[in-house]
Amino acid sequence: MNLIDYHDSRPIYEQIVENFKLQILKGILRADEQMPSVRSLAIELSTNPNTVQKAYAELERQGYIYTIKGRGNFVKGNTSMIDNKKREIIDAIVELFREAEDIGFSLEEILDEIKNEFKKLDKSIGAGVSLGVDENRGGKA
Amino acid sequence: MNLIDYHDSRPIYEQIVENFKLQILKGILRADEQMPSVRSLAIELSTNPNTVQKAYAELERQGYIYTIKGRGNFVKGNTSMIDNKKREIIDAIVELFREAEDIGFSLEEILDEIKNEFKKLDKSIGAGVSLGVDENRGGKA
DNA sequence: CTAAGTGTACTATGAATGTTAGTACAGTTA
DNA sequence: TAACTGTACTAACATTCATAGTACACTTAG
Repeated sequence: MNLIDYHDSRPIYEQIVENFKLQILKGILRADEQMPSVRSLAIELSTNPNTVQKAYAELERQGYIYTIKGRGNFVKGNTSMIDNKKREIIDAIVELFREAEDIGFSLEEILDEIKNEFKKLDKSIGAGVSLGVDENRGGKA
Repeated sequence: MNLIDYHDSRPIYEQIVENFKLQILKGILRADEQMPSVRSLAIELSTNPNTVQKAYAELERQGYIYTIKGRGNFVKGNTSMIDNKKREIIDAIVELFREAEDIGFSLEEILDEIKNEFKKLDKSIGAGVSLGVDENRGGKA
């Protein structure tokens, strides 16, 4: 499962939460699928049932899973979660753009750098990516 | 000075470090300018000299300030720091793009959203922003 | 019904971290 | 010399994370 990384300084329960969130968001875990029981997962991760319980409580609080007492924890549908996650990502990116501006990192520079990274990494991101607020502008400004 | 926020859960020393890093990167604090003494800053922030000392030690470790015993702490030049920070920001943005892809957030969608944010916020970011890996593509999309 | 599995709620303990407090010492400078 | 600087300790306290153990309620397969 590889749910946790002991070289990671973050608390175990937090890593469990994040990993399940990702799996749910990616659709690897589907709606109404049963989560591992707190006890079995604790054994698998060589950790404590209380730690897993803490993670599950947090996942439930955030709306990613639901609980049926005596039966187990189950995955919720992920549609609204995905929208929230998209918003988080957009906000984070915009915040980074602003941070860059703050230290005198011009937008042109940023975009050039990102373009370079894409060229290095790609295939997956593929072609024709444009953040053009306006391609054909002599305009607005 | 507003260096720390007691509603922030992060350690005080960490907030001090981050705030001075920003001030140095932004050029608000200039090279060879003297930092507040550990004792005076501790009083100003209603905290302990040891906490400030811990922050200053970290800032020195990261190359943002230098120390002259008996005289004080002073700001280092920020040119190489800025380059490092730029790299950090680019890496963070690219990572977010990948994270978005992971949950099926298409590049087009992301860029549209960011465009919208820019339109809302702007003035400063202004015009003609293009991340076009390829402008003139009739292709793919 | 019983047994074995689920979640949940406690208490107690230990380790690590962040913070405060106090003391002491060394270097610099007016 | 006096008043600043940084630095290095030790001690104590609170909080957080994790472990351990126990107990109880619910569900389901037998």
